[in-house]
Amino acid sequence: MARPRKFSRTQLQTAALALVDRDGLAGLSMRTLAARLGTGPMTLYNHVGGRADLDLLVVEAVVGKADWSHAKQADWRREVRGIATEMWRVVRAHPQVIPLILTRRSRSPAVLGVAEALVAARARSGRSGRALLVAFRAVQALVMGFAQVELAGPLSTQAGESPTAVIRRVRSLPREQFPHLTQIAAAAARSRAEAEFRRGLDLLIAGLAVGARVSRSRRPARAAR
Amino acid sequence: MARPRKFSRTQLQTAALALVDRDGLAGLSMRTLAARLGTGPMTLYNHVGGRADLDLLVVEAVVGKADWSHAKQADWRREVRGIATEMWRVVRAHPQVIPLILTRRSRSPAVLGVAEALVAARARSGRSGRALLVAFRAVQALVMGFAQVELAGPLSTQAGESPTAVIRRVRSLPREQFPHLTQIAAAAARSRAEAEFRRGLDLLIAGLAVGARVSRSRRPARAAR
DNA sequence: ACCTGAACACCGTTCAAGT
DNA sequence: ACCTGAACACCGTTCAAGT
Repeated sequence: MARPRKFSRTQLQTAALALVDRDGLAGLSMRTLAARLGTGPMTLYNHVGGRADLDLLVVEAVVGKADWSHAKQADWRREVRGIATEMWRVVRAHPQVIPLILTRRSRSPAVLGVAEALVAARARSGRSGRALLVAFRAVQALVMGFAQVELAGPLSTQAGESPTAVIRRVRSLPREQFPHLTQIAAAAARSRAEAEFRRGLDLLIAGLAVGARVSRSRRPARAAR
Repeated sequence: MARPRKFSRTQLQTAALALVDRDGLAGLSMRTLAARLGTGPMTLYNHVGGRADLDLLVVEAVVGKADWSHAKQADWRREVRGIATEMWRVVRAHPQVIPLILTRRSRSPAVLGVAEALVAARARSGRSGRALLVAFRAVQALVMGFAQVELAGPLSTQAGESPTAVIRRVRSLPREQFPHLTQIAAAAARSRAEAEFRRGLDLLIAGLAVGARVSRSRRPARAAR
């Protein structure tokens, strides 16, 4: 390290995230990032491995904002809820990045840190091994799944669509074919994303508390062909 | 419709899905699909709106394979479980497509159909309106979330990585910093994805059965800044 | 109405050359 | 060791022209 590198990691992250927040994922490329940093595209290869690294950089910039230090609680249910809610809050703060968070593997300390906190909280209820693993996966899945469903689910708003437009669209579906979807469309238009998430999370936490005592059939819904 | 179109929708779907299954998402482009169909890129614009439509075509080809006609059960719990498992099974059958399914909005009858079936099953437990909406969202989120966590979660395998390599990697993390993660690594290496999913789903269904009776704080984990 | 090739404005990355 | 420009092989799409 004779010379200091031209750009720091945080410099790259800030610039990249700013591009995505402003122009969307399509607005981030080797070339646009280089331009924003006032250099040529090839210079970036001294700092990142390639295009894929750019995505990871952005993901970690977002997840790194999670702060669960204040989530510590006597009741493990409250603590799991606090950490999960913080994860979800941070993810939603940069909606344009959600597709990247959903699909890019990251091994950054930030990502591992949230995971560890979540498992630790759940472990305090006395679970370990397999039960702990499943509980961890389920909470993680629910958090990311709610982000996904809001992003691309069947009841989600299209780009630039208003919530009232959603209800109109879903209600215009053939009622005999989708009787229940049209029925909950009204509820969907009224409800707010955060409230829905918190209630959904509470459902899962209630299940965690009782354990999986529901009768369980070992066979899939239909035979695997 | 003087002349029949050169390619049918299913023809396009089959060709596109075959490309993705073989070469991954990077292998699908206007140009490669055109080449596979033995024509020039511009010809495709007579059949699809543009590149984004190609992704939707592939998503719908996969989701369209879901068949929940045999999931009908007297017990609504079993029925919800059956439909959710079928969704998850279909999604996992084409792993390369998962990022698309997670991020692309689709209004196809196939996607809406599964949603309707899920809500219908849950409605049989007597819920409606908001409670029904939340239950629907939670199940949908859990299914997609499990696919996501398997694809890109902190305990998931890298491309071409063996399950035993995962345990080695996670175990090599600093134990004082990630005590619980290193602890569940062993369980993660042993367990199979389907079993994990089914157990996670059962946790949520148990929560659905009792309803959300857990005490609920209205405030987020920390004050929104 | 449907088909199609040439051309344009992008993109990531290899290669070779600079200090 | 780090920086960088030219060049290459892609990409989606506009435009204009065919039938």
